[in-house]
Amino acid sequence: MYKSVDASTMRRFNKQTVLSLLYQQEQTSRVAISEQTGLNRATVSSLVDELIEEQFVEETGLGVSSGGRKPILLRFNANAGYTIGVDVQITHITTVLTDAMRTVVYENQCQLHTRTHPVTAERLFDVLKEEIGLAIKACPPSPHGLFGIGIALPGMVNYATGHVSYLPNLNITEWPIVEQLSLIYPQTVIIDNDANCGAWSVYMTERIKNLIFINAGIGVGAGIVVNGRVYRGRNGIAGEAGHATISTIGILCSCGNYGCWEQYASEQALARYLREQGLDRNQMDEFSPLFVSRCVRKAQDNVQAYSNSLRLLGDYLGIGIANLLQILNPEAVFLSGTVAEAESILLPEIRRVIHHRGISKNKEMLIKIAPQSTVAVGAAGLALAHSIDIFPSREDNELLS
Amino acid sequence: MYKSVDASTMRRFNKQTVLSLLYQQEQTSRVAISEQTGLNRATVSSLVDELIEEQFVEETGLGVSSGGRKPILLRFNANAGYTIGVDVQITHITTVLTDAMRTVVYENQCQLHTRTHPVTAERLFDVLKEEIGLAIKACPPSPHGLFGIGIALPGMVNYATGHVSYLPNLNITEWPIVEQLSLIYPQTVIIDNDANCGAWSVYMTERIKNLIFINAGIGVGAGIVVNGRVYRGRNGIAGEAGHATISTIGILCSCGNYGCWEQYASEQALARYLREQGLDRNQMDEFSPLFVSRCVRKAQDNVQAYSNSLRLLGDYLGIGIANLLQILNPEAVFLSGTVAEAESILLPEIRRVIHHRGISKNKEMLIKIAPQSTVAVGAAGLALAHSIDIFPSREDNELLS
DNA sequence: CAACATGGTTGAGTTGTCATACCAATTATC
DNA sequence: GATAATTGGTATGACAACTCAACCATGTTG
Repeated sequence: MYKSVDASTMRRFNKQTVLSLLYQQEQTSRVAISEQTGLNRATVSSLVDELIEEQFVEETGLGVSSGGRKPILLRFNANAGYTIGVDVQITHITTVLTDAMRTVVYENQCQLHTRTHPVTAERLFDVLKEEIGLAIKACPPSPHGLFGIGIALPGMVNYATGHVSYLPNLNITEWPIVEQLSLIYPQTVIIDNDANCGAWSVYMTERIKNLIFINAGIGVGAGIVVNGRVYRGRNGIAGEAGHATISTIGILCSCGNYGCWEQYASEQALARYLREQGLDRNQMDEFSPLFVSRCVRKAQDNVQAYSNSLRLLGDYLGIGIANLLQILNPEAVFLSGTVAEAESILLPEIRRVIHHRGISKNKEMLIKIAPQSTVAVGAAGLALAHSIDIFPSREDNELLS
Repeated sequence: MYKSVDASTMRRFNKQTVLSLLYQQEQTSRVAISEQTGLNRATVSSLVDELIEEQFVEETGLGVSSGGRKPILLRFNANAGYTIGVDVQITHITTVLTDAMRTVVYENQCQLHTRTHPVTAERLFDVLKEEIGLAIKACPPSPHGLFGIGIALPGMVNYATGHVSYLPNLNITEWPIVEQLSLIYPQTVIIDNDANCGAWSVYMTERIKNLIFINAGIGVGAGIVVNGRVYRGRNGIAGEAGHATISTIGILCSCGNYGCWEQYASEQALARYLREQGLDRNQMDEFSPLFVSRCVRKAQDNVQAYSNSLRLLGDYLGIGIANLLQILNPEAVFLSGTVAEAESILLPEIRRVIHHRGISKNKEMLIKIAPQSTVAVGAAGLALAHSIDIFPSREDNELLS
């Protein structure tokens, strides 16, 4: 609980400061690092030498000078090592392999649920092994090899314990998945909720310290970054905003309650709106992964039922997002998941609702779309951040003022 | 942005570790501190000597031994200095003076809004000066004197900038109150939302790192503590959960929207429920500060309209709290404000609703009542924490692993 | 009263940063 | 083209703060 600081802690801390600065900047020099960190030039030299020795950093030539010796340019070594990220969705699995700078160097999709192989924990485990195996094969040689494996799961999982509590649409409960995978892979293995992975992914690239990532597909979940770290709450189930009530006398939800946001802002809700607009099930293939994009196409073709339904979806997304804004007043909100494919119709609606329902500064909240690969890359990023400390969350730590 | 650590930073850090440990424990010895912090005994001795020199710590005699020299007991010096906390409510102001251990040594209440003096920013400012002046007079002599002044305000205020944005029921907008007060008082002056002060107060005593404090009176607001610090969001307006929608087609709120939680879980809501139960305004003095406690009295006397209304209030409180739980999954929730006076009726209802609506572990969430003085003490505590670092929020800082 | 146990202090040793002087390399100036 | 000025990077000693180990100080136990 109480931690002491000695000389070696001090050095580790400073070394990570230098490393994380190098991670964020394309090219820098020793003197530039010294100026930005406040560390003495001698100290920076010594730390950089160590980092070069460890192959986390490379010298890449000389920079320009304005009357003096040219600086030796330094760069974080993207090839230092690799990380695997897996995004488990209900119908399929996306696996990525990223280098240390989080550039995707390999990507693969596979079906999870097929007629011959319905989903069970065993089936999921087998597919994971298979997919991770493929990614490992695709991993280029590097000084640090594979840093770790991060898995994003759609449901309630506990990052801290590595236990899956409940994956609603996959019918999996109480499963110590990290424990099992760790028997196979010696590297760091971590799991997290898919929205948390997405939120972390966005944080890594955007460096927005307080943000919300909304993953809206079959279900609706939120990932929350507070002060530059994923907020998971006591049991790792923070962000289950899909099961917050937006209508006290609303529709029955799979969770047993009435009026959950998820019942108004998910793919299922979209299908219901379409039915309410007079379409019957056969017309709309609501179980296809392409459901939403087909709806968008139809709306663009001016089929009223579709555009009406999508706008309604946008309204309800906006109401739920506005609620999150009132509670969390973040710096930005990112929307992802299959539903995000309808951004052209949803975003204006969401922005309108937020401008109307939001209080004060929340009216002008930044709402953006995040690409589909965000979650998988975020899963990899969580494993990466677990291995090397390049995402400091200590900027406003008063103790280091 | 990037901070370096040198020997003096290291020492400051360790000194604060020692001080915060002393702050939390009644009595300790140098060796015990050494064991708990991992710091060498020599280092602890040196740090403690400095703290004694600065009069933050006292030696208070000898402890018991089990076969050896008796330890010299150390104690945080409660008399090191004092802090003023002010809780501004719509009808009145509570001012407290606390010692360095947050024990209240002086308390005063005064009317804010009177027939001869309606509330304006000037009026509030005058009353604040008056009340703070009285508290300063009550401040006993001490080595550090007055650490600072903290003011809790009912509305949207920005802790970071010291600006009041909007106090809805006091009709005050855009007011640089800290700036003005700092012209008068040389000490630290800080402001914050009342629920934030309450949340901080609870954190200080309970040391629950992730909690929600709900202040339900005329309005409803939440204070959020994440990772041992108050979470305020981008503009300092996080926690405005009273303006989250719980009913999309609900009642019109003062904020202009429909279905805000505040319209179902505040004193005003209680008054409405009573009216809906057939009571007319004259019977229920809804503008008295004693409104809620009188309602409780009547409910205890088995007047059905009152017990029904209070139960309804409890249900809606429960719905809104459940929403916060799904989103934040905290470790505990504390309820305060005038409405909390009906705890005997509300708490069972709230717990029932949460058990019903909460997902997974949220069902068993700890819900407690916090006393009315919490907010004022928290305001003082914020100013205290601003002056001396005894509430470290760095326990799981990976950098110091 | 000796043996042992525990709390606290002292002084040497270690680690790591800082300041300063210095070398290296390049541009500007005479 | 030689020299001065400028900027980047390195080596060395001073300094600060922590650790370690030995040593007092003061107990309790047999």
